[in-house]
Amino acid sequence: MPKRQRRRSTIYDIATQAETSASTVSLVLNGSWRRYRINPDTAERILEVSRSLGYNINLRARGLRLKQSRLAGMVIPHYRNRFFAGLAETFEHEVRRRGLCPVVVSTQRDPVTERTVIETLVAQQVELLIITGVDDPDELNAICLNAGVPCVNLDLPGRSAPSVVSDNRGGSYKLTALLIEAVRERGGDPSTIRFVGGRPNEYATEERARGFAQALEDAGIAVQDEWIIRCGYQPIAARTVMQTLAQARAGFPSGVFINSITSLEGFAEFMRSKWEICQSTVLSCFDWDPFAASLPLPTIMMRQNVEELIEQSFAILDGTVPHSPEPVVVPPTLEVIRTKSNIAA
Amino acid sequence: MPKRQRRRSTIYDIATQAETSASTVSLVLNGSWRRYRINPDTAERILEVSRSLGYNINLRARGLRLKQSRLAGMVIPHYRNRFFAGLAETFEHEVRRRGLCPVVVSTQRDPVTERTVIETLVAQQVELLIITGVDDPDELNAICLNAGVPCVNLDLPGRSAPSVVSDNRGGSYKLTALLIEAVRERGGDPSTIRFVGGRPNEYATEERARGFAQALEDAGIAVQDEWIIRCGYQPIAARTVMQTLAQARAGFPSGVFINSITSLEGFAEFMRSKWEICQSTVLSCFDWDPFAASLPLPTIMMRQNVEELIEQSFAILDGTVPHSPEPVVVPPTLEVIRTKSNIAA
DNA sequence: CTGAAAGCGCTTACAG
DNA sequence: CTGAAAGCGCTTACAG
Repeated sequence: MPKRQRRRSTIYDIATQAETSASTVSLVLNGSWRRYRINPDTAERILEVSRSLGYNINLRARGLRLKQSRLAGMVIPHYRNRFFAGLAETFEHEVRRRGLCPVVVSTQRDPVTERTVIETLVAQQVELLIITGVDDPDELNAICLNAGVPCVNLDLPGRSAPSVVSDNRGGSYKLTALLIEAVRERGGDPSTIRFVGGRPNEYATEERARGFAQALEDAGIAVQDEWIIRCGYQPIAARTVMQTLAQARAGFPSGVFINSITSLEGFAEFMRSKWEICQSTVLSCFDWDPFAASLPLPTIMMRQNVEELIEQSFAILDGTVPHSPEPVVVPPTLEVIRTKSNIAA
Repeated sequence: MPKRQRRRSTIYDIATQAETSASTVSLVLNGSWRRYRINPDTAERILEVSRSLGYNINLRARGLRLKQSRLAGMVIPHYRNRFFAGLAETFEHEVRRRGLCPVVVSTQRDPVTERTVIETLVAQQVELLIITGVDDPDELNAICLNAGVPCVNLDLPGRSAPSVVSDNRGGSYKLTALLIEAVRERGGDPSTIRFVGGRPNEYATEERARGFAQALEDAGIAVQDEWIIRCGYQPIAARTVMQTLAQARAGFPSGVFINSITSLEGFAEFMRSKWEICQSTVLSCFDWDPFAASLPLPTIMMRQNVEELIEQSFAILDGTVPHSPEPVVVPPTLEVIRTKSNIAA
């Protein structure tokens, strides 16, 4: 690749060639020339030269002058599941619809990266920012606030910034209730059901754990702390958990509540190696993936409403929705997979 | 959300408060103050004020002055599969390692979006651009070239720009050869094998089709055009194809070469509804997904070497590799899933 | 050791 | 109808 070569043409180049001034070129190029009653011949000449030069505006210069960047930022942990991929794509779509340029950056759940990414985006003058899947949003929100960049936390509670969340607790309750029902239908013991995945003290994980516990309590089962296994987001961690459960004297769970698609990945790996142990287990997963439907076990998935989450975030950013310390709650959608068994009504 | 509020602080604000000049502030803030023998007391004072103001540099202004943006762009169709998600994440990692800010934008395979996205990125002055999964790269490359933005096409052949590609043909050949072998082992008829997915005239699709045909020919089977079904990338299209094949008098294929993970999604849907038809079929998929390993059919996947593809792209962008009209070819990796059958040595 | 000045590529109020 | 001028927030060669 040739290192950067010929100077890019500017409005001055156009002005010279079209024998007019940079001011006029600017007016013509950004379309306000009608308002300024520029001579159509002049305009035509300018457009002609601009085309022949392959002129491409320097948006950074424009932005500096206008104090606007036309950039909209979003921070996500990664793109490797349908939830975050969907968020990124929906965000991009919405941002483009508004004539802005989307800048989505992933952080791999690393707090240091999270901070530098936010600082960079703010330094790049993004006009708004949606933050999701970070460790601690408060400090990050403070950076935005201080720079006057409107931001919202997605699926994260907000102390200093507004937030939009999925109904993690309610969704989890439903998911667990259906799981209990399915386990009972198959003659299993609901008190062997376990919750696997997520991080301790992480908002979404804790909310889901609460919904899980509540559903069991309401079914007359006294939940013990050890039933909720927050082993993180690595597939291998979930796999190890399943291995341990298989060896426990309580016996393998009749139902497993999987807290994320990565944990389901770990479960699937375990299942492939120990099919005989898993074959009468029922799964609930608080996440959605088309291939999870192909697991040979009955699976109930909760699909987060990505479109609505983004829409609500923009409603807040637009100021359409009054600012409130309470998060806007978006209900997720149930997807029941009737593999080898009809587990829900 | 409060609309953008208090003016962001600038080096002038710092200069005023620290009773010095903007020049000195700039020198101190960007670390070149030692070289300029700035009084450490002055420097300390400036740093102090800067911190108290929560100063955040305006990178766009800096970039305008320095004629550099510190932005690196990548264009991909979407994030919904592991290949593109992996490319995006690896790209981001590499870009950050170089102290640049990654800007990955998805186009949903829409040619109009592709063009406007590239134009926007160029107008935002990205310092380099990696393009993948677009309809026609030539025109897009021309935009970059004209603006002096180094670009490379990833998994796309380049007329006017260099490119890095997976060994689609070779990978496909191997994938097909293994498929034939597995079909024969199970007593199936390899001449019923079909190729499903991808787009006519699309580079990767055509290369893979060639590898597919060659492997069959080499196995002594005369390939007919209709065996290669380029039905696009929608899951539903692949599903419909499977439905049609199930009704054809030739009988359901003993092996299916699936050209993309989205087509595999369509196949899985069909399989769930017509398990009895599919149960003795073997799958080859030119794509990789962890859950595809959980399908109840023997599956061979070709996993593209995402890290190497990105690394080679940067080698070209860095000028480490001499410019050549021939694409740099990266071999993909075989992943054999031994579900219910041991299909490869 | 430090500051004034020019300039990056634009936009737009203003004067003609 | 059109151009000169100022200014967005930085950097840095230059002069002191």
